[in-house]
Amino acid sequence: MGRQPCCDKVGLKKGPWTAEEDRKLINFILTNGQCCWRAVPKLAGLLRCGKSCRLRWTNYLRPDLKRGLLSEYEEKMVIDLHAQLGNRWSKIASHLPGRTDNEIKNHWNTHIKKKLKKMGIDPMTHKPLALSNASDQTQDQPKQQLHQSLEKEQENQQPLTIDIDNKIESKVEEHNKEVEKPKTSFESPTIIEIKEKDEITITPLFDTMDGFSIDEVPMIEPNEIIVSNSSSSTSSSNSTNFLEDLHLLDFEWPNNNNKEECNNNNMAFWDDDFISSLNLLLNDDDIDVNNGERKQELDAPLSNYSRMAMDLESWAHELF
DNA sequence: AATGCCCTCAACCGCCGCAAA
DNA sequence: ATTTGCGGCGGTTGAGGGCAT
Repeated sequence: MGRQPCCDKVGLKKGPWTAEEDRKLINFILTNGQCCWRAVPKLAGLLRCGKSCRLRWTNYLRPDLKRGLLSEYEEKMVIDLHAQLGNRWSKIASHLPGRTDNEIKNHWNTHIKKKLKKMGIDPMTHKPLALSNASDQTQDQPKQQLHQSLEKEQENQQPLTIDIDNKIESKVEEHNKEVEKPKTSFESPTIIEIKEKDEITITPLFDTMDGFSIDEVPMIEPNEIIVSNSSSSTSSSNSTNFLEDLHLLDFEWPNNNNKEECNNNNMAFWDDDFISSLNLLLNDDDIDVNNGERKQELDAPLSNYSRMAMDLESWAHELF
């Protein structure tokens, strides 16, 4: 009856991941692709449960993650989406390319909540706090806008229901159908506005960039993870140099002194530094870089592999 | 310089829905 | 039909770093 247990919990390591563990996990996924987390720890030589490996990869190691603080725009997006969706962090994250639910959840709890409270807005209900408190607040523009929308919401006397989510999703689908773009599994990030009870407008967030939806990230095959061998590491900086701890020789890690400079959009999905970093990982002693296929990929010019393909369809579309 | 408090965020925990056996 | 594991999700925790005193 049932499946085999995913892992023997006895003797499994917990707590922060070491650089060595990160390297093992990255090596394994780049070699074997992303599938069957249950088998990953054993095959990768890790004393972790599959769940822990999955979380580490999806929340921290995935190369398509945008790192650093959320931009103002992303923050506003999170607030808007939270107003409609509540604490459905994964749904919210699916509209923010390169961001994880965990990251958004943390940012909400540590930054946005405080900001909203300062503005006299209840972060949970998105409605004004007690009027006495609200009257003390400065009347800045964002607050007025938020209050206006909240008043509108109150006028309608229609509390948001689960149904709203379905409407949003159907609207998003409609929107995606209308937008002419290469067929990929990615979805454009959008701004969702609920003007009237039944009127939801979807506005593309990033018209010029390819969309991305974490919810839709398929299992990744090894050949879908393209790592450039470019030596043209630029001075652009990643905001969190977790790979710095991997003790790679002869590699000057980007300076991370100015966190603001590294913030959000400065770190492209396919930042040269990051790609170079992964490449260096692959060239580590315990990796067989003589493997024919991978060598071929590694030796290709960066311009040919400027992005990581997240599914076969888009991968083929982008490259050929 | 030392101490304590606060903040951030990576990681864990527990639950749920789905699907495999 | 039932049991059980997997993957995903949201809530919570606690280590570590930053800051104030």
